[in-house]
Amino acid sequence: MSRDFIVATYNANSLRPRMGIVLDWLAKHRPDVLALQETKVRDAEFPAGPFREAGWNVVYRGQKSYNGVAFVSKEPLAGVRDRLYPGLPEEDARYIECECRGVRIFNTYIPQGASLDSPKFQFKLKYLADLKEAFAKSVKPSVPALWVGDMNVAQTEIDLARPKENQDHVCFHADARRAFRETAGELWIDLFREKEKGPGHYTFWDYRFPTALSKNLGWRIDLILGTRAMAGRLREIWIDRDARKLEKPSDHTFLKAVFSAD
DNA sequence: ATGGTTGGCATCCAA
Repeated sequence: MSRDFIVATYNANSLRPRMGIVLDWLAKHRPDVLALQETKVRDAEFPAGPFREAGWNVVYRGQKSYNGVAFVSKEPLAGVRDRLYPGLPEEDARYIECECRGVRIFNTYIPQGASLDSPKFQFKLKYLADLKEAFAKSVKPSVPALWVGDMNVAQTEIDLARPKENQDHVCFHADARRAFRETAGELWIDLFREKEKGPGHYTFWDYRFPTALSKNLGWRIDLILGTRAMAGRLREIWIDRDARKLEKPSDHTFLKAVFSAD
């Protein structure tokens, strides 16, 4: 008896104050895998207990205060790697990959970049270039693979509410868009755009603009990308805008994709 | 509108 394969992604903007929202969402949607970013918790303090008590498996890589990525899954995950730079002693906790039901899943929290003149923006461009190298080693169009997470790049003018005002924003500047486009290349298909071609669909609304959500002044920067093999299995893909309206929400919301079994 | 809010942690940084 085959069953659908469900994958979701969520930038929690700190996991611990979002545990209620995340556990409720998992119970309702029952994904095979939920990828989390910005967990903002050291591994020793990761709230694995509440997930396991609710029947979920977790793998995670975090650090103090910033960044942090994780997978929550129905079944234990195989092939977990949590370094983009395996040879180096330290790196930001922005990368984790796994294998689930025959699909390789890469979960990334791409650097935001701070400002165009910041070294952090150069780090963002390099991070994307280095990811391309990592993908080139193991992923081909015929391989069932997904790249999910907070990409911190809005790719085109319809992927943010105010493109003209944000030409020099680190998440929309031509250099960031070029770097992302280069990494995605011909390999990675933005699966949301397989189903929805129109504007006004966002996954992030800035806390600093209290009317951002009601006016829908958002950004589509959280993505599920797939190889050709996975695009062919895509049934539906959907942004859970309502989860952004809950009490004490993240500034991002959930993106969920449903695939046929194989 | 060079503003505004949130989280972690420390009296500011990051987003």
